[in-house]
Amino acid sequence: MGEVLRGCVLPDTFYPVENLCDYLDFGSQRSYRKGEAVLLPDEVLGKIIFVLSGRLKVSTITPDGREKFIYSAGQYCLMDRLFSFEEDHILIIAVEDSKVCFFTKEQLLMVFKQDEELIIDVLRNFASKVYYFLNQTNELNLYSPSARILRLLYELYKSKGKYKNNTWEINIYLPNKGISEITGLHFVTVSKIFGYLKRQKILKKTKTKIIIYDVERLKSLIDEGITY
DNA sequence: CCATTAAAGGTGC
DNA sequence: GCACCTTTAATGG
Repeated sequence: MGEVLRGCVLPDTFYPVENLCDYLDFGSQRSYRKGEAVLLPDEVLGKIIFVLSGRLKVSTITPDGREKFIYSAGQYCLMDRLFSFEEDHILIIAVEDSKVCFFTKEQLLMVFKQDEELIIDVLRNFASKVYYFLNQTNELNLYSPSARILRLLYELYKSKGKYKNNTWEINIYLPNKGISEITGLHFVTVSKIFGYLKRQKILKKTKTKIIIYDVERLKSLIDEGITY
């Protein structure tokens, strides 16, 4: 009797392990100010990072020294830094004032002795993350840039869309910059695509929500492609 | 079709 | 007054 789960649409937190909050005494807590680095590139930590509040951003440093976004970690997200890989070039910074709790391998084992169910939660956190990036590689390989952004919007509609006076509303704070980072499109291109979708009266994006007027057009555009 | 660059317009602290 | 995001236009692969 397996359980069928819905995958994450956005690279954010993936699966919050809230129950780990009961065992914070086993780990060590620390606060970070906005902009402060939690993990520097190639730093060996040997601990699990558990986000208690705020938000961390995980990115890689490219060979030309630029930051490439990977995922965002909100409350109760678990980030594995128990193991270190050679030249990972991974940077974790607090994008808000944040509080985190670290667990070493020994501390984690003590927690698991108290609560075996948590092992499954941790596994599920890993599974969610792996599944997301599995899909992400397919997305990058199978679809054109503009199709990826349309598909993202369609997935958001399916998972978060609410029907409201003849339109579908997605309540979400998702700047163009973020969409650009997730889909791999240039931020200027993202802006142009939203301009097109608005002119075509397919959808409109505001600061806190995306309002879809024509779901069918959005869906069909994925295959047709966009002519600006 | 999309990235890049530059420049100007917005917003919020 | 500055940092950060968005838009628009131009150019080129």
